[in-house]
This record gives sequence, structure tokens and C-alpha cells, in this order.
Amino acid sequence: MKKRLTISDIARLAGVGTTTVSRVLNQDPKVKPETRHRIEQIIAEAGYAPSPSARAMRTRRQQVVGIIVSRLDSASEHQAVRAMLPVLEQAGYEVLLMESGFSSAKVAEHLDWLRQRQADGAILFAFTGLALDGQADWQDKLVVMARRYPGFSSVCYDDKGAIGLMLEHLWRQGVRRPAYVGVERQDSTTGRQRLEAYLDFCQARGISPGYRLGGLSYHAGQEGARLLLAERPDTDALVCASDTLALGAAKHLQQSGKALPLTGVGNNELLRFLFPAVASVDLGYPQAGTAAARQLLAQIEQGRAVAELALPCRLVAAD
Amino acid sequence: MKKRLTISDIARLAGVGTTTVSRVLNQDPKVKPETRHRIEQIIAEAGYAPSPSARAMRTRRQQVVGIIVSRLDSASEHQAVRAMLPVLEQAGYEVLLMESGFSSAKVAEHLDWLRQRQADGAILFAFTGLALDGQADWQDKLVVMARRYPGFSSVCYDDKGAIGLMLEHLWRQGVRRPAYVGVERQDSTTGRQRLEAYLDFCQARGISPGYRLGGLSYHAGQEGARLLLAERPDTDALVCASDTLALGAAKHLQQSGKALPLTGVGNNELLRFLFPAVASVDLGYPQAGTAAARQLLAQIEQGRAVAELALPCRLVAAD
DNA sequence: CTGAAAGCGCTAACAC
DNA sequence: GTGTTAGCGCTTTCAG
Repeated sequence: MKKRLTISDIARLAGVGTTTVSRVLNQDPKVKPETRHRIEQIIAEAGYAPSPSARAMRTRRQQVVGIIVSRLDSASEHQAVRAMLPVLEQAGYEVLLMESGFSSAKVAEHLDWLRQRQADGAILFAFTGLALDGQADWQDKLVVMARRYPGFSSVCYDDKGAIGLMLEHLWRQGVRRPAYVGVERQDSTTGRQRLEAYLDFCQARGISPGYRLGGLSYHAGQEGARLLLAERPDTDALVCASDTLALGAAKHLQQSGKALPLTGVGNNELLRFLFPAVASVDLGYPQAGTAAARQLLAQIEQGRAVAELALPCRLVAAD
Repeated sequence: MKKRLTISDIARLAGVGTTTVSRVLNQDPKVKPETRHRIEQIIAEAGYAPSPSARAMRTRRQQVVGIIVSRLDSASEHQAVRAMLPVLEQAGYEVLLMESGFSSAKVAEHLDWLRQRQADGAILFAFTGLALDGQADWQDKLVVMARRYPGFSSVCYDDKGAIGLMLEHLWRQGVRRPAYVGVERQDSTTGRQRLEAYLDFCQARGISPGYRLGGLSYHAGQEGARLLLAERPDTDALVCASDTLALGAAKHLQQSGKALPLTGVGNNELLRFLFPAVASVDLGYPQAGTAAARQLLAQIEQGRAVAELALPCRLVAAD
């Protein structure tokens, strides 16, 4: 168990001062290429790596960012996170993943913690009821996903567009009485916006709307589908606000032996396997992740201004 | 934006030396209770928090542990991780979550990275083909999940017991010709061990076995069920090595209109919703997570010896 | 019980 | 271009 090498060990080995080694480490151009090369060689051979703590202590930049997801096992957020990781790590950041469990308090707790650790920035997946009061000091170093918060950067999905896309798709297939299984309006994106898109479409086409709002669970989807079909028997397609709901609705259709076109949003893998006939919309999670990570880096490294980004969605037709 | 407080600010505020404040911070008993109380008061009021980097630099203990999961969105691993987090954080550790994607190379990369950051320990979710060569220096500070590795601590599930439990359960219900949908033998746990449990049971009861091995996917489950029922028509129950396979098998049964008792392993939420008739086994993921986290802490803080833990499983009967 | 002082490994002025 | 030096905020001997 040999002790860890330090910058002065390298300096001694290379016959230079520690400053020069430090300059090489930090890509400072003020080093003769020849010297630099030799030092890099020695660093590699010795397997030396600078101590992050010492560096952080000196520079007051921790090279740490947090990512606060609602749930670690959320398929959609996971897709976005997977896209964020490489760009953040590439830039030399350590990333701390944390889970909010849809709790504003937990978010505040995590944010406080990150502040204490002097983290350089964070990406936060928003959810219904998330409040960002008293977090004004995060304005320059936080990117919020899925919802807009005035003063903060955000990356949003095209909620209205997604439902519009589905409805157009069904319309082209001859559907004239689509019903909608959605989420309560308190939820501004999956809830209100997607519902509005449905209502707008009905209005534009002169259709009388029929919908049910509930939670965001398999059960809610099943129940919504059941009620809707009972009270509106001439419904000729079921549009769901999300793939989770669609999974529940699919179960109801199957159980009751009805065969209607069914659609979701989210491009969920399991839904595609179990019910390949269900069409879905890809909201572009990986792209959103990349965009968010880049935006965060630009803000904390180059002081770029807060920005609200929006991403396009894409239809994933049924088999 | 006032500058961060340091230990000497607190010392000055309290009219003591920095040493005393440090002692309070570190729960050193050599402080008069009265003084300690006053200092704690001041720390709380000032909202002071010691700098982790400075502390780490001085003590060479980073208070950081890594958790390497195979996939962040794996439902089972997620359950274990959720149980680990609180115990690790309680103990003052920062936890870094990373994803291996079932790649040994990626694991080595993460482990190297953690070593460089001088992380205090790690928990690693094992998978088929995982090699831990050249990681001998991790022996005292690594806990491996789901598989045993000589020289390392591990926490394992009761793979054989789980299948045994299911088979006994079915037997009691009159099943006499259960077939088995499993995973290839290269996979030592979900693959070989669970298969062995099936074969042992058949031998003990004098049943002629019938099984199919494949990958660990919905499709594999579906295909396995199809082939098995085709070649062994008198099969009166389908035992699957995992809930993922069971999901696929359930789909096949449904499509082909057959109704057989079906069982999985993993207590998967979606499976329970979509196919409530399917019985499953709870392997005790949260308990495993807690046990692993505790074992790791004991090893790195008290130098406790490497240990191989095993967890009991529990039947989750069908509705 | 408490404090003064010496660093931990690194970077950033400032000299050369 | 390169070296010297002074700390960053904390813990830890070693003296009181």
C-alpha cells in the first residue's frame, strides 16, 4: 500500500516546480510544449491523479452537479439522465443523483444539501406542486426539466404537440369520436396542457369532447377507460395522456373484449411489447437530457443567460 | 452574497479556539458540556457547515461511497438502492450512483474512478460475466450484491429457495406437471441456481422435468412459454425464473387462450397489476439493501471482516 | 479541558 | 516560461 502521489512528487520526478505541473494539469498554455510533454508522460507513468479535495478547496469550484429525479426508476427521466451523464462527466463533473419522490420538501432538502457542498449546479426534474420559493440563489445554476419556472432555465417537452400529433394521426385513420383519458388539471403539463390540446382539437374539428381525468397510474388508466366507454358508447378511439395510463386502458379494453384504437405518450418499452397495436409519441427524452446538461454547463462555465428550451416530439406509429 | 463561514469565524464568535470548535464538530468528548452547548448554538444560528473538501483533505477520508447498479431503472435494484440511501446518508456519506449497463469494463472504469477520488467504499450489483480481477484493493471496502465473489463481502438472495417456494405452493394446489421458463446457465443465480432448484424439486417428487432457457427479457418469456406448451402439452403450470419472463409468458398464455397457473420471482408491481393471478416471490430487496449498506459501513468504519450474507424470501400468493 | 501551530495537496500572485 | 510562496479550511499533535 504505497502512499498516494502528490503534485510535488511529480514535480520532483520531472525536475520542475509544482507550478509547472499544476499548469500542465490545468491546460495552461504558458508551458513549453516540450516540458509539458515530458510531464504528461511522467504523470501517466506514475498513475498520478490530482486530489479533488485539495483542488476544490483552493479553487472553490467543486466540479460537482446534482441531478434530482422524481424517481430513480422512472423510465422517462431515466432516458434523459442517461443522456446527461456523458456530457457532464466529459466536462469533468462529478454527478450526484438524488430522488425527490415528488416531494417539494425533499427537493428543498437536496438543494440545501447541494448548496452546502457548494455544488456548482443542478438539474431538477419538476413535478406537480413543486415550489421553488427561497431558491433564488439557484437561478444561475439550475436547469428545470419538464416545466417552466420564471427566472430559471428549463427544458420542456411538447405536451400539446404530442396529443395533437396523436389526434391528427387517428383522424387520418378515420377516427371521429376520440375520447381522452387524462390527468387532473393541477398537473400543468401531463394534466392541463395535454387536456387542452385534446379540447382544442375537438373544437377545431367540431367534435363534442369526452374525457376523464384522474391520477397517473395504471389503475387510473383502466378506470378512466371503463367509465368513458360506459358513458360514451360511440367512442371510436381512446387517447391517453401517457403510456402508463395507456397500459391501464389497454388492460380494460382487453378484459372487456373491446377493440378500439388506443394511444399513449412516452414511447414506453413495455407498452410496446405487451400491446404493440398501441401508438405512442416519443417526447425526445434523450435530446432533452443532452440539451439540459449543455445548458447547465454553459451557464456555470461561461455565464450564459437563463434560457427556456422546448423540444419537438415524434410519432411512434402502431405496428 | 456573503462569504461562507469558516471554522475560525465560529471560533471567534464563540470566543474559543478553532480546536474546540473542531472538537464539537467531531463529537470529541473532551469538551466541557457547557462550552459544547454554546458552540452548537452558535453553529446552528450562523448556519455554519464545515467544508467537506477541507475536511477530506485533512483526514483523507472522503465520506463518499459509490453504488454501481446495472441499470438505474431496474425495479429490483432500485428497491435495494432506496433502502441503502438512508443508512449511508445517515452515517454522513455522500453516495455516488453509477450505472454499469452489465459491462465488466464499465464497472472497472467506475471502480478506478472511485479509487482515484479516494472513495471510502462501494456497493456493486453483480451480473453475469462480471469479473473482479485486479480489484483486490477493494476487498475491504466493497459489498457485492446478488452474487458471491471469494474475498469480497456479498449479499445474496435465496434463488433456490424462491423457486422451491413456488413449486411447493403449486404442488399444494394440485399441480403435478410444472414446466420451467428460465435463464441460461451462464447466469449463475437467475440462471443456474433457479434451474437447479426446479430440477431438484422434480427429482424429489419424481416428476420428469420440462424447461426452456433463454435471455432475461419479455420476449424470451413469451417464446419460452410457447415452446414449452407446444412440446409438453400436459404441462399444468408455468414457473418462471423472474417476473420479467412471467410477463412475457403471461402474454403468450393470454394470446393463446390458455389458462395455467403461472408464477414469477421478484414481486414486480406491473405484473401484479396486469396479471393479478400470477403468484410471485418477494426476494427481500429492501432488506438486502439495508444489510449491504450496514455491512459496508461496519467494514470501513470498524474494520469488520468480509462477510457473505444471505436473505430469506417470501411468497406473494396470487389473488 | 483548551489553544497555538503545523501542515494536508493544490493554485494563484508575484517574482525571476 | 518557470519557480517561490502564501494560503484555502480543517484536524491534530503537543503544550499548557
